[in-house]
Amino acid sequence: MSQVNPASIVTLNGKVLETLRSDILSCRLKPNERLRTETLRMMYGAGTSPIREALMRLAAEGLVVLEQNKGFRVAGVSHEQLEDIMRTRAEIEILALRRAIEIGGVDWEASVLGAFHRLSRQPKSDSERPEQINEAWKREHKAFHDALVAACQSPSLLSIRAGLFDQCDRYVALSVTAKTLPRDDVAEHEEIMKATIDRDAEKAERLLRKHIELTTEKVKLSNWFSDVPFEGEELPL
Amino acid sequence: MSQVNPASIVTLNGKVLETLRSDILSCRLKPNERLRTETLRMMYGAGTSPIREALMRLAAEGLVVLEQNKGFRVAGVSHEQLEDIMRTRAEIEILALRRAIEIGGVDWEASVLGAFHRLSRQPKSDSERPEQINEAWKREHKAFHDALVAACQSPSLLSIRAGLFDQCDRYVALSVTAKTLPRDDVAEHEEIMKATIDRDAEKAERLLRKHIELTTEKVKLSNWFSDVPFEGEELPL
DNA sequence: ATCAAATAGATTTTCGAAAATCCGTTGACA
DNA sequence: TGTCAACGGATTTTCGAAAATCTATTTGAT
Repeated sequence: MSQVNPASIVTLNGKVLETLRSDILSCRLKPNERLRTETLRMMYGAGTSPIREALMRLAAEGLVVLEQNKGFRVAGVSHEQLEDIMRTRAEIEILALRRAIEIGGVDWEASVLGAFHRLSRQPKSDSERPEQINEAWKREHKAFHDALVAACQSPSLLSIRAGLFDQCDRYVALSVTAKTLPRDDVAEHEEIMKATIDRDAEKAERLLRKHIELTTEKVKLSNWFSDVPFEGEELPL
Repeated sequence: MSQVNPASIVTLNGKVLETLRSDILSCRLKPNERLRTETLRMMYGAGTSPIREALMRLAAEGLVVLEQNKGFRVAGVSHEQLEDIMRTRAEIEILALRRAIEIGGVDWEASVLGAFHRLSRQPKSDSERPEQINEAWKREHKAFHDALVAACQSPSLLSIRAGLFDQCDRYVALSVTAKTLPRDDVAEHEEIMKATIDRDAEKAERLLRKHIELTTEKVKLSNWFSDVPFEGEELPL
């Protein structure tokens, strides 16, 4: 759903869509922030049409909200939605994982192993800015979770999962500065990887669920709501 | 996701979106059919922008496909996609149903009962045209399945389910003329309803799964692919 | 002073024309 | 005859201005 499809960057529309999505997911555009056409036209150097078209798409994906005749804003956030989305993601990701474990072949096993390896060799936070999460780590992390379910043979399930993963990612980005519970990510991912390749569906399910629940807790403990603009106005410059 | 929200009909954009979606779901616009802007402008009496915006949204929902610089077409159909979508819908609908059974209250029970009653009193096919499915029946059928899962307390799960239900509905619409396996819809729905209100999750799951599988079979047996335009051209007038 | 209608500025929505792109066809040339 | 570049009509994509709508404020009447 959100992977940067190189074929989609040929039209202005496609470029705006990708950039806008990435800006929202990374919270460079904050939750609830108004998205005025004029402002966006400046930001992305495009006319009204490609901008509105991209916004309309993102609205369907749930990253943006349209109030008729009052324009677009970045979708808001809440504890309830966080829990809802994380739980749904867990359940759907588990569905996909179980199918993948059932029908995945050796190539899939290899790709999971490879994805884990690449992830484990990537430092989570940048050495200079230890508060910011390393972009490359994020990419490999996404790639690892993608690889886990890739063999499930169900385009619809995969695309739903991708959308939910993005939504969750936005909350993670929001809570990025929070220094809470220390966490051994590598071990967590390794356990999931092993149970998966061992075809131990029960165990893999349990571990994956725990993994997602831990993330939820971590995000909940952070104080992300502090700098989210209130329903109504965007942050002052 | 697709319910006709009265608040969304104030802008031209909203009108086009609703009409277009309904035309696609009912297969008045056939799978693979090209959607030229000029044609749509005539059909819906609107300018380029609202049309393209609506199309962009439907593209995100998977009802329409955009090929860059080549325009939009109605999403294609295939046996593989039919099976994929139906299976995913079953699994997700079951997730939602289980949660609803867990946490739904007496009001929910009542609404399920009521929805079943309204559905059971609706003739499935119109008396004049026995091949066409009664619009009111379709509405009540959708309402019944909505009611089953409504109590699940998860907006994300509900909206995903709604999207999949729509997709499935399009296949059903495609196979509408086929006179295949006779089927006792009322009994099927009644059994599901009873198991649900009895809080017998296992049984409700089994019945619902069977219900969806039967629909899949019925659609598969029909010869819908016969009048679907081939990849490339729309049907002649 | 209070309330409703009128006004004005800001913003969204819509339009139609201009620019860019695609694709089948023509025609030049080996 | 076969290949390839260039042309031209059809279509998509993009633009910016015009129309419609919203919101806050002022005006005017009670």
